[in-house]
Amino acid sequence: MAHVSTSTVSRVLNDDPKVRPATAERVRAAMKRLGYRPNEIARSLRGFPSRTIGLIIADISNPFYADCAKAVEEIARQNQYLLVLCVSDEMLDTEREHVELLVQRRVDGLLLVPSAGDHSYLRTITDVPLVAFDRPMHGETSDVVLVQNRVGARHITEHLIEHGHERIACVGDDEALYTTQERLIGYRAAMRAAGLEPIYRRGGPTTATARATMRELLAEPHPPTAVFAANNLIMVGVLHAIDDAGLRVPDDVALAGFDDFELAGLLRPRLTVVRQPAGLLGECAATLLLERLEAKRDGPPKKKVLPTELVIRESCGCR
Amino acid sequence: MAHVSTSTVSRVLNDDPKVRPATAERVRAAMKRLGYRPNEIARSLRGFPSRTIGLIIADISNPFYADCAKAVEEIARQNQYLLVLCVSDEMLDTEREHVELLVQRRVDGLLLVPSAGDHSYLRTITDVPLVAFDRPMHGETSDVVLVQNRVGARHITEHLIEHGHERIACVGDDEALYTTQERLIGYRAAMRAAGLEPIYRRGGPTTATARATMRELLAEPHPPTAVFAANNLIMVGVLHAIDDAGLRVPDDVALAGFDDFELAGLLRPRLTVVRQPAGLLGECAATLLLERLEAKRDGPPKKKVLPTELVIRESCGCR
DNA sequence: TTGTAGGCGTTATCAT
DNA sequence: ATGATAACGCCTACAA
Repeated sequence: MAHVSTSTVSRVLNDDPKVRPATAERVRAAMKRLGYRPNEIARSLRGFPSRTIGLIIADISNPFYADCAKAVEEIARQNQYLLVLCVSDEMLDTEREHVELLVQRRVDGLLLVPSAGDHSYLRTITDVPLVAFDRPMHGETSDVVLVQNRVGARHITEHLIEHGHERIACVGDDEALYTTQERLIGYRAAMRAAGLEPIYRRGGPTTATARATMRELLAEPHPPTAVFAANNLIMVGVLHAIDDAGLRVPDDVALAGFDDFELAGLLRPRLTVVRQPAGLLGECAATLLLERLEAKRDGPPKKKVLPTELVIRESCGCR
Repeated sequence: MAHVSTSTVSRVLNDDPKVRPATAERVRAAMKRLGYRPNEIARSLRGFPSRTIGLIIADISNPFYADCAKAVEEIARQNQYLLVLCVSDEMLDTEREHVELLVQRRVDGLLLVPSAGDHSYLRTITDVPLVAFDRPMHGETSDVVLVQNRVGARHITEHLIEHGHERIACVGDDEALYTTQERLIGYRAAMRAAGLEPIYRRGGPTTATARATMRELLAEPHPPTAVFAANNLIMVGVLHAIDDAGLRVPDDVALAGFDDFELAGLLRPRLTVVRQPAGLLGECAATLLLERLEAKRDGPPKKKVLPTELVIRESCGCR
């Protein structure tokens, strides 16, 4: 339509200075008229990076992961990468299928919240950089970004102990999850150091199951006087159960949780929690990946551990 | 490596029955050994659909959109589509850039929460189906999925009126947003019908701005005795401001909001809201898009309006 | 049952 | 300053 060869069109597309302005104009006009858009797919076929990164998280409607995803998306956009979002739902098989699909689509890199289980399947994918975050992988190493789970859990448990509680239960998510394990370790360390007996109950994987678990816990002969909820989801379930039982926080049951959330400070009493920097987590993971993609970094896996922070409000018994 | 031509490899890849099993085995073995993975990009170059859909939302860390996205992701996965997630941040330019990128990557279809402003730029993209949801587009038609914004807002305002309030303010998001406009219309209709004077204040775009707006509102000579918060974000900001002022809900200020959220029933008092089916919204939008993609449907744009539901709890003054 | 030869849309190389 | 051509990895006639 512009009476030029494809080569010239390509040059116009790439702002090659040695196309005569008049020609370029003709080409551009034709493009507009035809609604022509360069085919990015064909471009990456030629060996160009796809400028796409894959993100696999467990659950997008969990605000913690939503915040991670938001940060990742921002970094991606700033660097002109597109983000393919996949949800594993904590299933290793689903995760693997997603990884497979993403690699076949030639994403340039992968960001992953690894599901529980053996990740040696990743050994076959060698040429696409991968950064794990929130949890490390089992059976495979990679760049990884974590938070101080043990320390956070230990400190907040110690805080409950300082309030004079002796029967402090920990309601956790699935024990197969790294974060549950680590927080449990921190909790147990604090309890043991104080000469107290740890009481652990599995509350996950959902708010509903946590609610049921907490209901049962409260129905026991000697219910705990304080509870450490090992994540935001569990915390909400525990809150529901306490509410169902007509009990009050912190007088009947004191409460502390892992992971802060928007409304934690609006609930009455205000919730005492360990805050983990969700946004920073995603940001660091994305940055680590981009370093590899832009070839700014090479070599051995890097591990980054972000600090957690105690947010003492009222549910623990303070104030 | 398997001593066969690329055609045979291709046939093995596509489970062509007329490859000798022994040959197929040899090929598969070679694939495994080489860590070979079919290049999905090359495949779509040949004119095959990319089995990818683009999703553009305003803000992933708003639980409402997170729930929409979750539903979309589920539908996509069930139909073996991959999802490219983009965030517009309510900026039309950002949205347009995303659309452009997605079209260049040859996504099969587009799911869009349109930003405020003129969408006639979409006129140039004709061959990729698009479904708008949460809001319709301005200056362009398309399949669209909405909720009953006016009716919901009117009903909940009427409910506040039934509680005997006369100075009922509406704190809304940006007036440029369709949902704000519609909810405002519903609110005004209810007020006018009761012979009351509407009081509108812009609270958006963030929780922080809503908090400030509400603070100012409470500092006025004749502050409202009830407030209708036009979305979840605004609601939280309003709650903060009331808290800051040391006021109590519903005695000092009655409250009702648009959009339910997980903790609305755990806050004290429990929040009265208009519930909109976020998951269903995403699901319907995705389904509408898939109908077009799978060529089950063709022809004129379809509009779907989902019902909202009053969830009367306590912040309005009930109980 | 398998191989050969295009062609998808782009870019790079080499001519002109 | 522009065009012809090969190549990226795949699929699909068509040929053998």
